[in-house]
Amino acid sequence: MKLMVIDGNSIVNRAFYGVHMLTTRDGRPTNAVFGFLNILHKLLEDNAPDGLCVTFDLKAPTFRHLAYEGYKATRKGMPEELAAQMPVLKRVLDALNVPRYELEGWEADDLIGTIAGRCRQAGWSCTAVTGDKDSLQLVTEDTHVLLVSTRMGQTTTREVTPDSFREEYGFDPIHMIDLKALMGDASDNIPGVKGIGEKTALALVRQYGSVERLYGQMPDILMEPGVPAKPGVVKKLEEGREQARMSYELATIHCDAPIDFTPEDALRREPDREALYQLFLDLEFTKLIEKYGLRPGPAGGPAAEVPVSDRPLDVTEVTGPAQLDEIAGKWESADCVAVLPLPGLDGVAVCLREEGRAVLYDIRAARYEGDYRALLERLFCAGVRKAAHGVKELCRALLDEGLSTEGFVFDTEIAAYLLDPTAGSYELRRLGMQYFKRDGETSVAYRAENAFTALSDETRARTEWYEDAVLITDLRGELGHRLDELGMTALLTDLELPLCPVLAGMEREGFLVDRKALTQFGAMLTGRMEELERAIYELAGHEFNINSTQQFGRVLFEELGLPPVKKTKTGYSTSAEVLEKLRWQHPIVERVLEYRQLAKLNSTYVEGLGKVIGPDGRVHTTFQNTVTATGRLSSTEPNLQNIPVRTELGAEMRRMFMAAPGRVLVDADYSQIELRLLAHIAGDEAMREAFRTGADIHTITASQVLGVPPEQVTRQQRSSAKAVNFGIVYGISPFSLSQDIHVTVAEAKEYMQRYFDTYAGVARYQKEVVERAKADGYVSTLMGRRRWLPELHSSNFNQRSFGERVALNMPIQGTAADIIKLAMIRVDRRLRAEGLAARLILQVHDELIVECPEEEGGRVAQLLEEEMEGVVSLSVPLLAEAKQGRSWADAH
DNA sequence: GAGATCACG
DNA sequence: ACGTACGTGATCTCT
Repeated sequence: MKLMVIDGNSIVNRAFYGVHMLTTRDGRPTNAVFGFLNILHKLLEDNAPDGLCVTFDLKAPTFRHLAYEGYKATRKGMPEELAAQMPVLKRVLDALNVPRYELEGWEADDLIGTIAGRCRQAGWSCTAVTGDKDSLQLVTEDTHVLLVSTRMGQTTTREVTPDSFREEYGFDPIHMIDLKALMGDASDNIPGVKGIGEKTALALVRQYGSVERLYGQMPDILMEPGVPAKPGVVKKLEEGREQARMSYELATIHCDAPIDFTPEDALRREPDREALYQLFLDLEFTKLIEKYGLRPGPAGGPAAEVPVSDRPLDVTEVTGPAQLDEIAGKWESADCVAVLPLPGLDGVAVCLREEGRAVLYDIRAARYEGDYRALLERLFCAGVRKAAHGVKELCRALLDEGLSTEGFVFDTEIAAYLLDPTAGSYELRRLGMQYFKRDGETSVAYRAENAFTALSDETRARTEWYEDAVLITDLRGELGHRLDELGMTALLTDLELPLCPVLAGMEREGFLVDRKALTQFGAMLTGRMEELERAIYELAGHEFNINSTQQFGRVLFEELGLPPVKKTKTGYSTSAEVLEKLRWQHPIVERVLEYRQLAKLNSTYVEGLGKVIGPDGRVHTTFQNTVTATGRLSSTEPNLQNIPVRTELGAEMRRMFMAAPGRVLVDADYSQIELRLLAHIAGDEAMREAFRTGADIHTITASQVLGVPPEQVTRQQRSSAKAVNFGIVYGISPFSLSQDIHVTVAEAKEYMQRYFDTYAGVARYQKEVVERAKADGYVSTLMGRRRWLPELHSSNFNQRSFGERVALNMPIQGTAADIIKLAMIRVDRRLRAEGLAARLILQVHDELIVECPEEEGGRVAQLLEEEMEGVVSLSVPLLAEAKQGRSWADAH
């Protein structure tokens, strides 16, 4: 039989520092509990012990320490965020039915040692799990130690046995105590012998085994081989005799703690699923609830305490036009109705609140005897104020059916996104959990009513459909209220919602792709790739998979012997940046660089794009409006926001994106929008003035920073200034700048200093924005879009620095996103108002593309520039430039 | 599924 | 002493 005993404090500490900050909606930290459970899960999976228990330290100094006068309480207290999670973790362990042991005055190590001893007596083997090396002295044939370390959120374990210990240290595990007695342990307040470090201590223990023997043979030890012949060692040892004795005592784990324990007590038991479910619900561990199958249900025990919407539901099946006027009247007079369509608009659940009660209308094409389309028209019109979950998707369906997209006043998905744009997922059921602790299971009341009849799949699906519609109704209230409190309602109603039909229209329009030219381009690429492939194999001396960075790394750095420039987690880096530095060392390098470029173009763009061209010859991207942390859109399947342009060959791709016959593309982009916004937001008069002159901003920057006349600025100087201008927006460090413009860190630092001297307003703003973010807990854009920044209070330097850079960047990037979104709404509105056939078809962050009949081209270009430039009035001019052409390459 | 790489703003 | 620019998505390899 095997017992696993976990050092609770040690593991929870690793979990806390290894898992990024995680909190519940109301701000309670949960990352340590979450991380602990993940580690626990992995341990149980990998080791399958028969018994399991956890030990904890209590905070008070232990008697081991108190027994000695020299002890000072220098041990750092745990951070508040972790301390707050300890009682929660203990409750979770209790719910898991895992026994835990803690005893005033005894360290977790002592308890582990005691437990291990009892196991030995009972004939059990024991594995102690910890992150501290202190416990290694416990290692014997029946007691192993599993050392846990967490790197980048990944947990790795290493089992220490007597053999592996001896191999590593060169002495028996029990002499770990002697080692510590000599070298000490700062983290554990063990002084050790002054002047004896790790090296000397190791050599001494290897030679003499124990401190006792060592002192027994003093002062002759220098005669022995293998001991560092430092003359001071003997002297230090003699002076430190008392320290060594005391440290030995401190380092010794006491295996006689008075606890009531036998291994049978720790035999694994079933968790209390109900208690665990309640805890996980409160901690918002949705994933874990799913993973452990804790949803209350027929098998999951009573769910009476799970709050659900009021029941029973008042459902009206709309089966014919008889009461249509009356029903539509109710929709029109309602403040807002929630709509939840079935795929293809084959049905819609409509929900509204009447005197606090949820009233539902079940509309389905298959059951409706009458003009179904006329019914939909009564619902989808400007006169009915509607809430939905995912208005943009719904607009797509409505446009496909030729129905109106007017009348949407709320979107629960977008609202949740605006409240926390980094949440990652806004699935309806998840929001129910998060905001109401409502888990989306068919209601208790409904199940109670049907207690003696099994629910058919159809009934269950229908009930859930209704419940989701109710949930949208309720979320609209709750989320709407929260948006109001944060002053973000206008962002939803005047920006995101009106944008939905625009985006849906753009997706529907699509972008024409010249399939024939694409195929030819692909053939050219593959032809050239084959040539390169042959040359590469020739140069390597054998064939290998060029796409495998691992295989190529071996060829380059092991077989051909080139010097590795950079490492990755898994081996050598072979990124373009690295290859660029090695370009002149071997002819294979530039061939692989070229091969990579072609392979990327071919697989991602030629083949990838080819797969998604529709029967109409056009690609229809999906714009996601609830994905980015800054408020930008994203584009998928295909991603039309990363079509090549920077290299000549790549830019060829843009020739494939065409206007239809008789039409042209008009492409307009903002000039330097982010830098202009920086000048405006930071209130930097020098930078504002630079933009007002209308000259090239990077040249002016170089001129001002370096103190040379603009006409004498070299290309090199302009290029550096450009890199700094970009870098500033991202919160760059001198190191990264030095990498980017290939100068020393000191020079980069000097450059940045001069930059901040020149643009003192920018420097002041950057300082202020971080300070404010720390105080407020968030940053925001000109239009009130927010991003929460818990990272700023992280105790981890890297996370905190990241938070600071985000604080610098998000207001700029996010405001640019707000502005172009507003421009899209206005452009779309005006194109329609002026009766033009022109339509927006693409947005690429600072660029809009319209397709229109040739004869509209001039007017559209003018209109685009006007609307884009006039969207907001800033202290610097906003400049947009439009150009037209047959293909995207020509129009850009 | 994670990591490396590379395409864009 | 640390680790090193913001925001995305697609493809490929490898475990």
